[in-house]
Amino acid sequence: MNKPVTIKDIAKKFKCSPSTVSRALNNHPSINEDTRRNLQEYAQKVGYQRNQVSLSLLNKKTATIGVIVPTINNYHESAIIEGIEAVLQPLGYTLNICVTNEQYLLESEYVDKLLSNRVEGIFLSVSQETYDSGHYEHLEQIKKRSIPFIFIDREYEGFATGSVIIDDYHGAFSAVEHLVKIGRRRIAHLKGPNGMAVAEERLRGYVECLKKYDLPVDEQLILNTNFKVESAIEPVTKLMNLAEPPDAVFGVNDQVAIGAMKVIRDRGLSIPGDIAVAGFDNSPISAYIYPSLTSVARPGRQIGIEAAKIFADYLQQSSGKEFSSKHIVLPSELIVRESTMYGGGLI
Amino acid sequence: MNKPVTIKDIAKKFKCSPSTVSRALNNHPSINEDTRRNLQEYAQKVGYQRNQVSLSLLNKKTATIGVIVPTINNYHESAIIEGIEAVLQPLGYTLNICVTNEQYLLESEYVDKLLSNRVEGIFLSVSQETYDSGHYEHLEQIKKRSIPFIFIDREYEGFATGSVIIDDYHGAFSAVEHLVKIGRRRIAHLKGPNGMAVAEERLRGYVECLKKYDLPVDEQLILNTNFKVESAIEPVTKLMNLAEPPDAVFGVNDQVAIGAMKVIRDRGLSIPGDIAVAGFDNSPISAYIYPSLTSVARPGRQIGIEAAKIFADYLQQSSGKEFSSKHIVLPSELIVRESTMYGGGLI
DNA sequence: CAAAAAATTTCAAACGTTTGCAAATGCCAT
DNA sequence: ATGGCATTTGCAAACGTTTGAAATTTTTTG
Repeated sequence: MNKPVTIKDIAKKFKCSPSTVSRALNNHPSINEDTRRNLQEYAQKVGYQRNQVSLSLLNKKTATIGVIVPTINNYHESAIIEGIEAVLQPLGYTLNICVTNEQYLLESEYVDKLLSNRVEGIFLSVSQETYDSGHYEHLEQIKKRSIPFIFIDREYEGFATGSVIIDDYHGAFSAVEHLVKIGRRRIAHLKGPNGMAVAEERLRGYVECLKKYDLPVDEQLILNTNFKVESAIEPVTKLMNLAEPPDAVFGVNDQVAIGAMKVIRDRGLSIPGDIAVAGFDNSPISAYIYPSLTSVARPGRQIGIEAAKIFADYLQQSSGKEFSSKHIVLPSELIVRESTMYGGGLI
Repeated sequence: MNKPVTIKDIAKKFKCSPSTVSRALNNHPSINEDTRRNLQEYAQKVGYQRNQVSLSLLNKKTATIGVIVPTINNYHESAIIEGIEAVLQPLGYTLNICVTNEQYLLESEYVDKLLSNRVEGIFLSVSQETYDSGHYEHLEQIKKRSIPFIFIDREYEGFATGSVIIDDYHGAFSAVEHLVKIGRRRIAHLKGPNGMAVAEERLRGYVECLKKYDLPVDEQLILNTNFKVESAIEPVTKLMNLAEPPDAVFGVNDQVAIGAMKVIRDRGLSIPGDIAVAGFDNSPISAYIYPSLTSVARPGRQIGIEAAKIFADYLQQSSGKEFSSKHIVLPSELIVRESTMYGGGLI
């Protein structure tokens, strides 16, 4: 590894002081025009690149923010990251993305590492294991440092800090209401992991909607998944084997809805004729599969943008200030497609 | 923002020197047992966290590597990142992920920034615009610094540095060969952007396979897409309107294949009865859509792992050494599903 | 030509940590 | 008391950069 050229190297070469070189390269007005040009040309020639590490140390600013997410292997999560990047990249910030794989230990380690690296802010989407464990000392650590700390999408309820989430409750509610309105009476729900806020909210939307329409809440029709397409297979098979199978399935996300569709089709049943299916996420593919999937749109990119804006605003109201929590709930919108078309029997 | 506790702060509190504190916290043997315990306890209590920035400056090691990718909003790319993370996280490395959105300018800026941040290695997947532009001065910059530099997936051909790619040529070849073997004679190809190595290689596989079986290569049947599902709609519509439409479509990836399936279905044609469809990526969803999609499996995670291993190996053969390029080509494998089942007519 | 003014350059400190070497302290035996 | 040794602590430099203030050089002016 070639050691990078430093300002000192250049100074030695030109028999001047490092200060002069530094000022020349930064176009400081008090530097002689010739000196400036010569130094800049030479710096260019030898490929000088300012050492950001030393600058960070000096200024106590790293221009880096940490993003901790359970996975990036997923339309929604990556849309969030894109949103954050869209706002923060132009401001000169770099993203330090950490993937926890839903593990508490990794999440905790990453928090440590990011704080140690002196990131200027942390965006975090809580991992499943963390919800299960009930630990949140690592989050307290962040708060102690009082750098901007914003939950994206998956928050730890009751933890006072910034958050940008979507209205999972009403999203789920509207999806189930739609199913009711097209005449379905036995609506199953493939729910997400227990204890996870987004999953619980969607479940709540499902339950409350059934109650509103005086439909029974049947525990047999509420089954667990882990958001992945494979995890829908077994529960949906179970549903199909019931004496009285459901006439609609509401999946906690598009992935499990698509998994459900496969099982239903493999049984020779029609969608939505026999069983209507709705998902959550409105992932791009949902419009293109067959039958196209009704889904609740989650503005992932917008979540990222709003979260980044909270951070950017904090920067603006220049310094000294404590980071004050701000909560944003973005609306979700039902997109109706073939998989729940009224009365239809497409397959 | 609370300023973090430093070693100096602790030293002042205990009326000892920073050296003592440093050694105590690092369990240096020459520190008195009591001193050590007291200091450690106090550090713990006030939440001391070593400042990695200063350490990086001192050691000229940042334990960070840069990853530049065109997008993360996609199964394949995120699988690569997961693979890299899986190898490098245990080694204490942090990933600095930069998303170029296929833009040359961003790619170039990110290279600058990463070098400035003194990352210890760079993994890069070339953006589409960079291919178009033919610029690669920014890549020369990386080489000048001679830190490990590895192309992942999308390389700049002829650039001497490490690379891990997959065998796109044979993957495409086997997909097309399969289509020929189930009796198709007019096979269309939805290709990727011009000049991009992976796209060109797949096109080459397609062309060579046709030649092998003495089938004509018809320019009308080769149309452009940009990898996105929407970008398949217009070209496939054009194909369907031909006097003599194709009897099979080979998509440059699963997304465009799924887009093609939609257009074909909307025309009332059957898959694979009328038109067989094959894709590339073997994204998880391809097994669950209807009809399930034949696809060439790309071991994304493995690409990440191999790339990270090249880096890890370089670290091992301790220092001083120049980074020597190493090229790895991973095999791709055809996964046959309903969309090309022999003679079938599922829809 | 000297003195004042302006332009340009250098000094030194700072950011937080580590580490080789020197210094100090304590203890024991003489 | 003194020398010798072991244990423990402190000093100072280093990493690369910036920046206020001081120092130097050059230019202008009377």
